[in-house]
Amino acid sequence: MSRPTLRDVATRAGVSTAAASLALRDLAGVSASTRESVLEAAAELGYVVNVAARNLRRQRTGTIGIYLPPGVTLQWYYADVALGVTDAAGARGVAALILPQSGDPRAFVPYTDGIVTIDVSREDATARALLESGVPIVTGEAVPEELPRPTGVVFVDHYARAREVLAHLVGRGAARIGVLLPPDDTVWGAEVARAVREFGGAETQSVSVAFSPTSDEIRAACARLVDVDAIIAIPDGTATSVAGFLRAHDHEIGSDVLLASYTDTLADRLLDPPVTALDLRPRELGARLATHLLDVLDGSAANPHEEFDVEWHFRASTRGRLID
Amino acid sequence: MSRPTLRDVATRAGVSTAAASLALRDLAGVSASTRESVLEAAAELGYVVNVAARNLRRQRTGTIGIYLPPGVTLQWYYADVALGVTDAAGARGVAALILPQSGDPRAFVPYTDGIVTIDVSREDATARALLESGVPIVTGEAVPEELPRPTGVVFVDHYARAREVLAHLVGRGAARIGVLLPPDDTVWGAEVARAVREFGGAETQSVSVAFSPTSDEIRAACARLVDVDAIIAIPDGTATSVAGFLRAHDHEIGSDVLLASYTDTLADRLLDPPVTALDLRPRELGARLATHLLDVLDGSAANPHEEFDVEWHFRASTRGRLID
DNA sequence: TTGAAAGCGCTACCAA
DNA sequence: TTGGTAGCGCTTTCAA
Repeated sequence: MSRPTLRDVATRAGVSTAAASLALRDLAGVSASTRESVLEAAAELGYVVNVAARNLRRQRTGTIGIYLPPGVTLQWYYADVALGVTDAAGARGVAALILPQSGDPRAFVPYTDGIVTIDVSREDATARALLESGVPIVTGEAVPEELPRPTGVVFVDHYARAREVLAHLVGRGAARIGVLLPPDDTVWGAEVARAVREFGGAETQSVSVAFSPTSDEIRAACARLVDVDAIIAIPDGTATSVAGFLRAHDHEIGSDVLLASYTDTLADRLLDPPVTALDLRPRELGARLATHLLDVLDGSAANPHEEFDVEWHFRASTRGRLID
Repeated sequence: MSRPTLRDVATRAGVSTAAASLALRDLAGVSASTRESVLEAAAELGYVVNVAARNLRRQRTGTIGIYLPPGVTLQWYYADVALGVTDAAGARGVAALILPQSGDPRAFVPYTDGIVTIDVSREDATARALLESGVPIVTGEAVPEELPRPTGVVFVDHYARAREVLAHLVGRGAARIGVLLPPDDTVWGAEVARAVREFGGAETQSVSVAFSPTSDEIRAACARLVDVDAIIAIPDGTATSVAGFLRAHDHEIGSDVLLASYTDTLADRLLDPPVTALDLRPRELGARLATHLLDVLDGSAANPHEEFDVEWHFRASTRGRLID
């Protein structure tokens, strides 16, 4: 025997399918007694709604898609964003699926009512295609100028955050600050780079590294910094290798050389000494992305651009020699 | 105007919807000319199949669910497993969604045709409920005895792998080996613990830590190890903090004290020196889980238990003093 | 090889 | 507040 249908429930409760439908969704239009008997019948039969039928009728999929930046391996930050999306959507009865990165992700767009994505790169042809396809799409961080505008944006003020940590380092005695910058093909990467460029409070030295640099690449980048007394490691996880480099060269982290991480990643939390880092709250960001998209889909469209607050956690790695 | 339907395509091509349906799915039963005109009409109209309608008709959802172990934060390993599932399922035209961890994950089971999960703990009531619910479910690693049997299992021989690294360390001169063990509420955790317990080639000292230990907890655990010359860090990411502890105590990693990580995690790869680690190939494991489940759903059921091979990558952190 | 048509299970409309 | 019913778009069976 197969799964019981709404008709089965209605029959058992002695009401119409229409009434049963309303009762099960806790909507108005049925008497309390009808509702009770429907619920009872449903429980007895073990009724679960047929999602496909409901979706067909409602002309939607009940699912949103998550498009993550392509890359061999998933950074912790994005994984957490994805979980945030999943939970927030789930709380509103909507499922979230991650678009496959192999093959054409667009094949799964029809499975969804809309897409959330994050850190769109101007080099990413798939992201461009998605933006051009016209599906509702909400992005974390702004989208580079040359790409079509998304439906909504949830953004962090990276210019301000980068200035903040630069000022902090100066306050702790730094005079020559090295920065390991990611590629500037994303808006946030470009904003951080601009903040460093325009900062006048100290000498800054920028070195570009990959978005997901290897340990060797990071060490090589560190070696190119000349006589710095502070380093800001921007890409996710980079601080770990920078710390290794500094120790290998007998620098005391937090006094000889200050170290700040732009991503408060799991790896950083396991470092010693604890590293000053920007808590990007990926999970909450994911939740905001999902909520924003669902609001758009519901028509209860809010502001298309909303800012997302993040803050620095100052820890021992930037204590400095001035204060003890 | 809304999205074109199959009927629109058929009308335009001058054929029946039945023929159009076959042609679009590249099935037999239509002439070459019919197929061609259908494909042309579909392209012109920009036809995309209505997933909900197809699913309703086919009596399935075209989606599988991923249930990840509950926890505050996502370990890199699980994130990669999830991506592997997503890609492998996607290649077969099936979407994969992560069951929300907040709220009742079972609410989304009706959205799926089956579930994959991993590292089932005997303490996890939700996993138990899922296993009891009767949905097809394939697990990574075996399920503890006291829980219902899953439909399929893809497992690693952790007993053998743990012995392997113990023997390796002995071969590199270790005589007193400390092991940071995870809780044994999972089968794999228990298997590793058993391998350590039964190993006779050296003195072993086990210390239990949490599944996702904090840096402080790991350091405390290290401090309890007495005069060891090698440490195996089992939980994901733990090696980072162990390395920090060792350096803080002026131990040279790879000579004074050997260090092996049981999870070849991103964080470990950024460590210095490179850490000997077990490459668990999470992505491939995820792919195998998805494939296994889809085979079950197709009825082309393979072996319910299949082994998954992983191997150690021996690196500088276990070079030892013997060889130089 | 072709076309007609039933019907998957649900929601929403309409009339009572 | 109730019940009857149309129909979402597709796949599949059945006859031609």
